Amino acid sequence: MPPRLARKPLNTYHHGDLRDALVNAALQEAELGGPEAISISALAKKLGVSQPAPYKHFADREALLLAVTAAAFRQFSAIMRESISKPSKRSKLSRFAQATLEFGLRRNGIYRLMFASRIMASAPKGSELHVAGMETFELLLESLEAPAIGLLRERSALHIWAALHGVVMLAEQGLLTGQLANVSREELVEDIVEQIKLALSVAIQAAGKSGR
Amino acid sequence: MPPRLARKPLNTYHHGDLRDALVNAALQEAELGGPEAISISALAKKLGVSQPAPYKHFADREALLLAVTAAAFRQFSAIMRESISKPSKRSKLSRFAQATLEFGLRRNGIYRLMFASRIMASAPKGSELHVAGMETFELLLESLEAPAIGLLRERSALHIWAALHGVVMLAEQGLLTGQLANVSREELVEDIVEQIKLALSVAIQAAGKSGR
DNA sequence: CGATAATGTAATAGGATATAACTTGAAGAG
DNA sequence: CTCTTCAAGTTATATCCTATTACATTATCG
Repeated sequence: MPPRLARKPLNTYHHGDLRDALVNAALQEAELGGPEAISISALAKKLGVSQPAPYKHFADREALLLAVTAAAFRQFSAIMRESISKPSKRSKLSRFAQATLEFGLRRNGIYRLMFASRIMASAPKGSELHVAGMETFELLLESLEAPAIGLLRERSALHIWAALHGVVMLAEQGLLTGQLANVSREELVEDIVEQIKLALSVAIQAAGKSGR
Repeated sequence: MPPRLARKPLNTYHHGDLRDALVNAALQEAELGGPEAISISALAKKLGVSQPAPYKHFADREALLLAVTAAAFRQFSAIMRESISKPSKRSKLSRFAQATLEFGLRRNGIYRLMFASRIMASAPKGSELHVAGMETFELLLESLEAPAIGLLRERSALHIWAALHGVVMLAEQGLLTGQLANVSREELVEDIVEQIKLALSVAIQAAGKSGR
């Protein structure tokens, strides 16, 4: 019989699930204000524990951010996986791209946590966070749905991811000006998806010819 | 008044050029550690003035960051302008792209200050910083060297900028794995430039046909 | 030459990270 | 069932940073 940890006792000395609570609360904070909005002492206050309590679960702020970012990647991957798995008229790649755009704009603080901070860069290869990041890239590869394999496939995936990432950041920073301001972001993303599909098909054709 | 002030040369009470010195020193700090490495008190100490002295020139840390980011954009633009103006066998677009990649990787802290923080987003339209950002985009448009005009041209510029931006960020975060890890970043960028040129030429051709 | 604005300093408040030493209670061993 | 132990809390404190207030000094210009 598993111990019933779910029930929260009136006793308040031990929180019971402080680690998870911290990660979730931090995600909430980051959603609005990005990584820099995550304050250990503010989280402790919000959760009703003393200010140093979080340090029993995370060595320092950096360690908390790593855990929060990993959680963010899991959320992101889950959303992407869902968006490319449900039946649709549009291509998987298009759906992946649009879902990324939406996530990047609507939950920009979390998006920045994942892709625009140095947290990810500080994650060692093979770490929970680094693996989570690569799994997301695998999802993108999967959504490519092209007959390309190997390097060609990976290059196209890089290209689409990089371009998506750039559109999100530039849009958020108000740098989509001029005539671009009159085009919806969805349309810009769709345009990029089409261009990359085109370039990929040309490359495949060229590879086929030279292969013969 | 005690004559001990004579020990200190009279001309050191006023720094003389504290505002510029702060911006330059902050740029230096940001080069290594990005925006979050910029500390007003540390800068004051480094420059030999009292801790609150900087507040005579900048209302708060945010205001300093805005000025520093604008200075960073000016540096960036100057480098780009130089790299596309000197004679070369390679296309202007290729040179712009490679110079951006190099800047983004070698001076990543400053790059993040410009493109991956919320500082730019907080700059009002028409502000010094926002204008500096758009001028950089103009430079990119100039380097496109394609017979496209208007929206088509701007879309291509957006595409190349977004993709460049993404490659820099993904590379910095260690997300270029798999077979991509075996390809130089310069080559990846060149590849993207070629793809975009191709897509643009196809689009121009299509526009020409439908126009007839 | 003298008034005043610009630019510095010292003192201080408030908030954040982080560590150290003490306290509580949950859970297993005898 | 009690005893012991240890994970997970607490209070107290040090250090660093931002920011404000009140005061001091120098530059400038009428």
